[in-house]
Amino acid sequence: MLINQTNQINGSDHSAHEAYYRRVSLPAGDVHVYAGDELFGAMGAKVFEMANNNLQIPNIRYMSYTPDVHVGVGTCIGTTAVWETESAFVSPSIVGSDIGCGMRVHLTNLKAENLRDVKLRRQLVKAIEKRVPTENQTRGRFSDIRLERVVAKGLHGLPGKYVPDAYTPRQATSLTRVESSGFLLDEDYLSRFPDRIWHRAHRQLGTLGGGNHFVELQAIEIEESSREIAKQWGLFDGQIAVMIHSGSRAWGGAVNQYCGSEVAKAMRQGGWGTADPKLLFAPLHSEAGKAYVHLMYSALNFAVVNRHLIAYAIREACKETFGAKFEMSTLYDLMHNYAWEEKREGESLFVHRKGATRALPPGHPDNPKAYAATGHPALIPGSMGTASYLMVGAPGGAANHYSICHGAGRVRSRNATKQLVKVEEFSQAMRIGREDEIVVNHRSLEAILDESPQAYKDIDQIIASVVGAGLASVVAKCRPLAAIKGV
DNA sequence: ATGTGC
Repeated sequence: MLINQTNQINGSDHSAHEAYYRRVSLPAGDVHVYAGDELFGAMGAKVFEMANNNLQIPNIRYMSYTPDVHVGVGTCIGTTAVWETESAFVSPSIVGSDIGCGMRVHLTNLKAENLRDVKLRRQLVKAIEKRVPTENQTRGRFSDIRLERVVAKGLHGLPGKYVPDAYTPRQATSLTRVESSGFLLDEDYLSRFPDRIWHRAHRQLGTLGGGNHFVELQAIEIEESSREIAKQWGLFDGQIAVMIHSGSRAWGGAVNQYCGSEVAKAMRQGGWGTADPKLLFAPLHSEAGKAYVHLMYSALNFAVVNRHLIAYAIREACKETFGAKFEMSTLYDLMHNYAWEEKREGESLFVHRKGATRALPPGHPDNPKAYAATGHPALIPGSMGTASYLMVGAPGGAANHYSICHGAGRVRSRNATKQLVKVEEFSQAMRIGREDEIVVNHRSLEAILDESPQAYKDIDQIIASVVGAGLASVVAKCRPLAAIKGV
C-alpha cells in the first residue's frame, strides 16, 4: 500500500510536538497517528490496512490512532473516528466487542505502609475475591436490583443503598464523578432480547470478566509538576487507590450479536462494504443504526453499573479487613469503548472511541462540575506488574478530539505470548516470593500467562508519546501492590 | 471480551 507521511499538526505551531505525530496518507484518506518514532516504526502493515478500510466508510471526517494501537476485529484498538452527526455512520466494529469497557478509580484513606505486610495483602485479595466473582459461573446476587432499570437508566436505576450519596445534593459525588451516570434510550428496543439473556446478565452484575480486566490496589506517586491538581483531586503521596477495569460482560455481547446481523443486512441492502467483511457500519439515522445506538447505550449503562457494583463489593471487603474507619471515595469512572455525540463550537459530531480515552483539558465545558477547573481525571491502566497513570487532558488535545491512549496496548497475541513467555519470567516480573511481591489472586500464574507484561508494549513509552504530542499530562503514577484477575 | 457451538 502506498503510504505518504507528514508530521505537521493541523498546519499550526505545534513544532515541539511534531516528533510524536504523523499524518499518514492512505489511498482512502488520512489517518492521524500519535506516537514516537519507535512505537510508530513497530506498527505493522495490518494496522494501516485496517485504517484504509475504516476510511472507506462514507462521510468519515477524521480518524486517528493512539500510540498503543493494535489490530482488532474490523477496527484497531486505539481508534478515534468522527462524523458530522447529520450525515454520520455508526460502526459496531469501531465501538468494539466490549461496549462500555472502561476504568474506575477510588481513593482510600489507607497508606502504602498499611499494606507493607505481604500476608495482609493476601488476606485482602481473598476478601475481595470472595465478593467480586472472578469466574464465569456465578450465582444470582443483588436480588434487590432490577436489571431492566439498570440497562435503561444506569446508576439512576439502582436502589438507593448502592448509591448512598446520590440523593443528598450537597455530597452527590458518586454520580457527578462518573463520565455519564445514565444514558437515555428508548426502552422499547430492550424487548428484543429473550429471557435467557436477561437472566444471564443479571447473574453477571458486579462480576469482573476475563482477559485484561482486573482490580488492582495501587500506591500513588504524585508527579511534581502536577501537585496542585493532585491536591484538588484529593490525592496524596503513598495513598492507596483501587483501580477497576471491566465492561458490559455478556449484555454487551448480546447487543453486538443482535445488532451485528441487522447492520450487516442494512449494508447488503445499501450496497456498502469494504475489503473486510468484519467491518460493520450503517447510517446513524437508519433503522439498524438507531437500534444499535439505543442498545449500545443500554450496554454503557450496564458497564457503568457493573464497575459500580464491583466497587461496592470491594468497599465491603476492605471494611471487613480494616474496620469501620476505612473510607473510599470515587475519583472517576471513564469508558474507552463507545460512540456518542459531542458538541464542538456549535457543531454536532458523532465520535467513536475504541480503546481510546477522552481526556478534557481544564476549563472545557464538557467536564463534569467537580472537575470543571482542573479537567477530569483520565484513567490509564498499565499491564500487570507495571504502573498505571492518572492523567489530565491538555489544550493541545483538541487536535485529536481529546482522545488519548487507553493502556499499554497488546504487542503480541494471547497464543504467541503463551508460547514465548515462561511462567518463571512472569513470576519474576510480579516479584513472587519477595516481601514486595505484587500479590495475585491466582494460585498459578499459568492461567493468566497471556496477561504477562511481556504481552504488552512499554506503558512508559506510550505515556511519553501522549505527553510529547501535547495531548495530556501525568498527574500521578500508580504502582501495583495487589491484583485480582478473572479468567 | 464473550457465549456458543464444534
